[in-house]
Amino acid sequence: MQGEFAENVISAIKSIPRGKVATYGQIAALAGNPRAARQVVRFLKTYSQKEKLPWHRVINARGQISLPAGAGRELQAALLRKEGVAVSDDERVDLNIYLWKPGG
DNA sequence: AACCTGACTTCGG
DNA sequence: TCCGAAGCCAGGT
Repeated sequence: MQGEFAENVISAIKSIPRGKVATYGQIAALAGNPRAARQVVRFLKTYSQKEKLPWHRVINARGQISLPAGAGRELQAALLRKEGVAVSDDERVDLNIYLWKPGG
């Protein structure tokens, strides 16, 4: 790991409660850098295995799974459904219902 | 150093 | 709501 931002990102992702989802930008903001959404992706790819992160709870700002089909898209949808999150056929989640609101 | 790339986001049309 | 363009940051060539 390297830097405070990295630690905050990992910490924030681990904090996402079961049955809820967070967006890349939201995690970045929580970690202290609202513009670093793309970096969150990097950390996910690097530490999801190593740190046992709930990577499947992170989706994009449109409420849709960003993982390309054939590269884990279906797996992510399955993992979310297993937690009780409603995922539509086109891999979309209703953020008004499932978006994680820290503190709230 | 320039250039490309990516599990992103926001803004206009 | 759905694109396309532009902005964004870090790592790899």
